[in-house]
Amino acid sequence: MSKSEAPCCAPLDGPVLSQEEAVELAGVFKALADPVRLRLLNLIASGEGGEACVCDLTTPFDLSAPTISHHLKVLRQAGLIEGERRGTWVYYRVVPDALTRLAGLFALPALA
Amino acid sequence: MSKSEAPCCAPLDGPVLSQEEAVELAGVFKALADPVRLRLLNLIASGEGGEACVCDLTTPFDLSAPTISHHLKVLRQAGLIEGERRGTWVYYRVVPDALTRLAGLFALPALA
DNA sequence: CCGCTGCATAGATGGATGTCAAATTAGATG
DNA sequence: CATCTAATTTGACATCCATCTATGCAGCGG
Repeated sequence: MSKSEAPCCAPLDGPVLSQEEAVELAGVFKALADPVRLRLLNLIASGEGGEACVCDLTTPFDLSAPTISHHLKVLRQAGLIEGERRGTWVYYRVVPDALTRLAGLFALPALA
Repeated sequence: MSKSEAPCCAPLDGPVLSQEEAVELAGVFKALADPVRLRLLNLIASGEGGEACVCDLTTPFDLSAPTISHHLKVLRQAGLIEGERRGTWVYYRVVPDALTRLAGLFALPALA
């Protein structure tokens, strides 16, 4: 999926969101709309050096390995994380820009 | 309203997210994981006085009124908006705390 | 070369979700 | 009271999604 250059930081109460932008954004939130994926993201973000080995991401959940792999794929395709193979193991880390963009979305300037 | 006093601002790379917290948060993101609901939220947030009449929220979409009503209900149940009836029409506005909480989630202190 | 382990992919299935048409509630007005 | 409009609720249906088992692929060690 194209990484379609996100408009960086359009706030939610700013200019009206276009249909396309809404679809693209909804895709990101769909990736976040699952307890397992949220915890995965949390584990990765809070991991040593901002990364985590897949081998450590399977045990905390009462789920099969393929299921975890599936969730990681969803997060990856949403542009929230990226993975890298180092020898036997695969490591994932968060994509800072993706999270920063979301933070900007919820900034409410008009709320004095 | 269950209300469940959100832990305000736990950042994503902070302490490990509990199962319960993850489920609750995922519920909020599920509400955001739809283009129509994102545009609705955007329209409401950018409306005059930070609110919008339902009568103005139906026309921008090529959807039936019940469908819009359904989406508004989802956003309301997620604690993202709240509605009020004034005479003939119903007006919705965003819940600032809900958005602020999300903004805090994506703040990445460790990413200097 | 062979087997073992870590991770991903493929296919199948039960449950959740977006949508609509029809019926219902609430306010306003004649 | 009768009726019109605004908005929600209900019920049905098609689609999507999380999960599993089984299979495939890549490194590592004997």
